[in-house]
Amino acid sequence: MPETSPRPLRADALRNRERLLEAAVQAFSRPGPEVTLDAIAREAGVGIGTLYRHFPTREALVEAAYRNELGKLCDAAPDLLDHLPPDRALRGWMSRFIDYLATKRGMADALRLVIASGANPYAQSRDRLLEALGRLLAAGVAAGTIRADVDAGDVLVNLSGISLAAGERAQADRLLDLLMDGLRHHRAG
Amino acid sequence: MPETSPRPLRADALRNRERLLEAAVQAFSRPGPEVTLDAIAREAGVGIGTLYRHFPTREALVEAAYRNELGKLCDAAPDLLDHLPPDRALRGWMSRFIDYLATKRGMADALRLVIASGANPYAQSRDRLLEALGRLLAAGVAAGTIRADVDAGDVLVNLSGISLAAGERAQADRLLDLLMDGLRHHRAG
DNA sequence: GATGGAAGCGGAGGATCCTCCGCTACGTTC
DNA sequence: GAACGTAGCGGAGGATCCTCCGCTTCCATC
Repeated sequence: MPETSPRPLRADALRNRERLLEAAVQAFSRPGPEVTLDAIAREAGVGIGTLYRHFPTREALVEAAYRNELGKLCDAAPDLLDHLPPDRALRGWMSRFIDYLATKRGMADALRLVIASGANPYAQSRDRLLEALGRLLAAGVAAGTIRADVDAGDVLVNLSGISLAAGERAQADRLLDLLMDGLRHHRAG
Repeated sequence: MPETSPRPLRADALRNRERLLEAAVQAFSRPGPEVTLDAIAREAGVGIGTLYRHFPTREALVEAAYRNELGKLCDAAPDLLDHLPPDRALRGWMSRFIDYLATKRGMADALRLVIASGANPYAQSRDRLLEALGRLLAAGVAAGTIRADVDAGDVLVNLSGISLAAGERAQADRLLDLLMDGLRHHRAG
């Protein structure tokens, strides 16, 4: 229940939150190597303490900053299913997901924690990802191409593992192919 | 060529290196949550600068500290092959590898970098891991149970990804099973 | 529109990481 | 065994992370 709101945020707090998010999105999209949280707070015109109150960890900030874009990625799943056979839709979506993580520097590390912990109250993106992936898998199962005994959460974790560990894009692709083979409905040869 | 030695280390430098390694092994095996490099240097009785000179990154220190144990793991591969069919030997070895990473707190993170970069001069453990894994895969290929078109490096990266991303041991096991299915020689059903 | 209490703010400060450079002492050469 | 060039040492210090707590500002209530 991440959405319990015992009290609506005070007006100034809400304003600061918005400013922080705006600054974070900007800072994260800049090509520069790393962003210090102090810099984001400064840019947003608030104290560092305020940043940490709203976003207790770097991951929380990253998750919130990318929630929109990540949502778009999830929305793409039904579209893919409309135009492709389920297994190819699944493969395509996973590829996009990896692409997405690769472009966002520092995102993968943050997302590891987001994805890993179901208990994380800041992980509402996780639910959306799970839903999108679950839909793709279910379509494959219905079509008889994908095994029925695989958990979407496991696949999601596997994806984040690939994005974390893979060095170059080509390697990630090979690992995705391997994963797809494992997911396929087949009998031993 | 990680083993080029333009000059044999000076006596005092060698002594310091040994002390650092000893302190690091001890510190890493203590149950405590995290170890500061400063503490290791202090315990070894050398300056922090000396630590960083010998081991420029935390990963380098971790890798060196665990090189022995990791070696034993690699040595176990031939034994497994003697007693089990190749695919089960492979599965067993991968399981042990994950176990090993799980017990060593902070090891997985360090090993990610060690495994990821083939160019890392401190990654001589990587070569041993590759050799052990390659042998297991080759045996499976020879027995006709494992596909011939999979690179050992890719599998190694996949393993480190699993250990990085998987939350609980049971999940890691499920992901290993999935990986095994991908590795098996089979025809689509 | 005054007021009290709590929500929220901000930044000083402790902890850690890592670099840099003046000093020390090793070992080589004669 | 003296002396000298340099490999190696140490730790101060700058950068970042994150916490903690005294001060400020909002807003519910009257």
